[in-house]
Amino acid sequence: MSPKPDVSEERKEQITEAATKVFAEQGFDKARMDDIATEANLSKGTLYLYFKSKDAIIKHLLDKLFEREFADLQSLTDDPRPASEKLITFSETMITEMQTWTRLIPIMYEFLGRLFRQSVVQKAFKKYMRFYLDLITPVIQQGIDEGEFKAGNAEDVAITIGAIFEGTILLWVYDSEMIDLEKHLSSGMKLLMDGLKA
Amino acid sequence: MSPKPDVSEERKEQITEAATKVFAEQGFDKARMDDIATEANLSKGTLYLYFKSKDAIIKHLLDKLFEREFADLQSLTDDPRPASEKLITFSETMITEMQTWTRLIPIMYEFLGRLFRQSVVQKAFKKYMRFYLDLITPVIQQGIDEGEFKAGNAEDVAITIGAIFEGTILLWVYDSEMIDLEKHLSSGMKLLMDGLKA
DNA sequence: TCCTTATAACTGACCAGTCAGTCAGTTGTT
DNA sequence: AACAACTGACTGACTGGTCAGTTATAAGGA
Repeated sequence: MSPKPDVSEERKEQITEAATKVFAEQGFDKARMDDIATEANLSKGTLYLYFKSKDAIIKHLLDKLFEREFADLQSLTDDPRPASEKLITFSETMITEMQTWTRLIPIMYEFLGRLFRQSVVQKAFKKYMRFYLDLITPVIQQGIDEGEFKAGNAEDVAITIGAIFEGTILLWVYDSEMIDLEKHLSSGMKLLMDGLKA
Repeated sequence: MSPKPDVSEERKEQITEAATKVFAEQGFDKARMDDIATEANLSKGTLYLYFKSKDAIIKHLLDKLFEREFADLQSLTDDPRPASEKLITFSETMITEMQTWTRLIPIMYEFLGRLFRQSVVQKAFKKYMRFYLDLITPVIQQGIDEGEFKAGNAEDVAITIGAIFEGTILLWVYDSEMIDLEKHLSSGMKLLMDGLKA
């Protein structure tokens, strides 16, 4: 038995939370390890007990964000309803999910902008895209097969849907006065589905 | 009269070009002023004769990019054709224009990701969005008024078009194997216009 | 209950590398 | 001679990461 309880999970959580706050306020560049340490009520040295480097903290944050987005969508696969209804559910789920971590989205974009050169990040993104397309493409295909949607390439449609989501978020990140995230995601999705109908 | 011809425009151009190349290869952070100087066949000191700082070079680059995208689209305003044709022209112009500076798009995104916190950049982006919406919204409205498009909020539609463009580009930046920029921009635009038709 | 001890947890001064920006000096042209 | 153009060694500020030393706590013994 060790003379002290293992606090490493607790500390990692504590550091991650502090890092999120500091990164959100200062951006990745300006944020110093000392800032994160102060925010976490720890010393800089302690940070290095739990994370190998600054980049490791950033990567950990990314993983958590992706993981979170994956989780709520899996259910769609076995849903027996018509394609159009499933797409609406998908869209609503995404919008709701998004609202819960609004504050983190800008960080995510900064992160992607900063690290897209790194293959780790590119791989994570590709994996995310693959997951998304494998989820949505079959739904579109189902719609086409059942005569609900007009004929066409299902994956191209899925990509356009993805683009509408990513694009609306991007516009919103830069101009949140002009863009109402929920409203414009809905109206974009609706417009697209009108175009899909047979 | 000065004893030598003024070379400052030439130098600025030379430095901008070198900086573009270095930034594209290394990213903004890793790129050192010495790298840019070497690439431009100048010394670091000379860089500072023509640009106040590294940030000034980056800002100059951004200005050039925005300027370039603005230029080719102005003509649309006085175009007498039906809305749907104008939208197609718009889309084709954007795609063509994009192809000429493909190499710079990732820089642009890195730039936006990095600096969205800075009000100068946010203002530039808002100005760009305003320009874009003021160009496209009236075209949509025209289509609605002339009965070509179904009724709805013209600006919302314009925003969705913008989102499709920005989103497709974003996906392409991260996964250029999966996304064919020209093909997916076209198919997205087509899908949306089908949804628009009255 | 108190003391000893092992060791996990933690600290923060320090190191080493980096790099934007400066400036005293050089070059070349008129 | 005059002056614009240019150079590159140097400086100063910064910060990610290290590590020798300190503190706190549980376990075991008296």
